Amino acid sequence: MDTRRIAEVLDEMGTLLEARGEDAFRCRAYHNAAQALKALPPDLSELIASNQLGETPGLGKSMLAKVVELATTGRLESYEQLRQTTPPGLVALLRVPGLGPKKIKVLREELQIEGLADLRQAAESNQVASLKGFGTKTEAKILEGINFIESVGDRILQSTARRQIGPILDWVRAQPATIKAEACGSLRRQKATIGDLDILFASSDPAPVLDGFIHRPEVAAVLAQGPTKASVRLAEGVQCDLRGVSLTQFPFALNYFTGSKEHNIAMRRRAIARGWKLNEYSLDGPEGPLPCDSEAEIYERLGLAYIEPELREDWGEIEAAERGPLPTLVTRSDLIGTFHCHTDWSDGGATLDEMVEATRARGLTYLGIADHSRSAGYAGGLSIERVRKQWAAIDALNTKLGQTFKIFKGTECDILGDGSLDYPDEILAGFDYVVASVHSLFGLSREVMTDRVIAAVKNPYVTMLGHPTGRLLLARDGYAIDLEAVIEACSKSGTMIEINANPHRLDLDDEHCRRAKALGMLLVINPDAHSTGGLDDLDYGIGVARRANLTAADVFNTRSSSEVEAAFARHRPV
DNA sequence: GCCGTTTTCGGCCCGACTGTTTTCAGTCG
Repeated sequence: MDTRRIAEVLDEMGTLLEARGEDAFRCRAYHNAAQALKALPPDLSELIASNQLGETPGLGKSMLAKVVELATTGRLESYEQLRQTTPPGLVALLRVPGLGPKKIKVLREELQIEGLADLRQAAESNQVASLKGFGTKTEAKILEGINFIESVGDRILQSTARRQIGPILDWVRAQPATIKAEACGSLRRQKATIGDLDILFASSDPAPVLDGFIHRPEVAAVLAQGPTKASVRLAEGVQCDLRGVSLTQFPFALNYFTGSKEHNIAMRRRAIARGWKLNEYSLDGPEGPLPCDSEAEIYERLGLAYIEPELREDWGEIEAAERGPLPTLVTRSDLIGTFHCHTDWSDGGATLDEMVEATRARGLTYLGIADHSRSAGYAGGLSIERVRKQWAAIDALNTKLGQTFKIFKGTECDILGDGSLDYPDEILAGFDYVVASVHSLFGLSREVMTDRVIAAVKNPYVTMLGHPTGRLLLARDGYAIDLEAVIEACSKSGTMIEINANPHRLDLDDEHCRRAKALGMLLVINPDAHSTGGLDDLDYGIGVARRANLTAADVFNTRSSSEVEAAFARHRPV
């Protein structure tokens, strides 16, 4: 079993133990061990053989034995037992706001509640309010929480989060009492999906801002309200927290509320190791406070180089920052051009000219067109005849544009069921580049799907693999595929993998981008734009790349137009 | 369940807020 899956098993065990109300520190030990594993290579056999695995902090004697059992046999007796003896619905109860391990234990012991349906029934018949430690408000809150989970789910897309937080953040910033304000939490870390919205502001008088906030038109319900913090549920369902601190507290609070939780814990441990104390308000030594004007200073005080928000997951960034400055992460302004854009030749909404104009307006100097191939009937895929016509149109436009801008002729070519491509070689040879994507037969077995995609990326005309898992965030899981094997195959054949920047996809994900980088591969941030506005999705792709620790050198579309041309020429068969 | 040069037992990040209590436990981030 690979490392990632082992980490998932340990995480699940920790969660199952929590739902059962076991000792909280024991539960955390499982999560900590899972976290520690994420920094290790996908195949543990070498570490096991050389007896080095046990040196990993967080893996004690007992945990080590579990990891070895999983890695070598693919099974774990204690895991299977735990699953068998824990009601499957119990874990869902942890997602109900206001319910934690202790309350769940009471519900289970007193009312035999083992899932959301049981809980709803008990709450609706007022059995919950009479339990010790519960009351009518808790009961009402539980019902509201179940409704929330069952209606909208508990995460939203990053793009949805940005749209919702925008007007609120602008409003907070515009308040006279506000000195400055930032969005924190997983949004600042640019996670693909977001659980809730966090806004932090600095002020010497936070009360009027908090009061105005809870009366905003977007607010559907006030969940909590104190002198420094207010929590609301917005009309669209997501929770939004607003916290006010003083200007001197701001850097500490910004760091704390940006998280991740794991990163914070590691930071606090580091402070403790120096005999200091770190919290959301200050860093304190034995002789008093150690003031910091910025997050960078907090890291400096703790003997660390600055760590960008996107890296704060306790995936090894603290150890890296201990050794010295971290590489400069890629930014939007590093991108010089873009690939994988659609036009109205297939299912895009804009003309070729409009896409060129929009690309130039965004400061880019080349545009790769990649309309759908002929089998993609649903998306107006181009027949060979139409391909030739589009080439002529692009040639004409390129001539008109002269040296100032370059359009690359590409295609998003379907990978057919057997792994062959949707155009014959002589047509593929006419494109500057080829993005190969799966758009059909999602239900193939993992083995067949993996072979199919690997066959396609081995095709010498294929320049990039498009959205490698086909996932649609919060809507559809990716198809079954051995992504590790696909990445390795791409590495061998010199095929790039795209980071599809559409906020519904973000595919390849950050974790596998790290893997690709470790193999020395180039990634390419592709907006998969179907309109001029779709070009702005590049920002989401940048977020994935930054979370994956990618620098400009790791991203293909930071290369100049002439470097791109040379790279295409090198890649294609002679 | 992990960890250790003040500890092999007794800690484990910690502060705000809520609701249910009548001084605090539980949850959350």
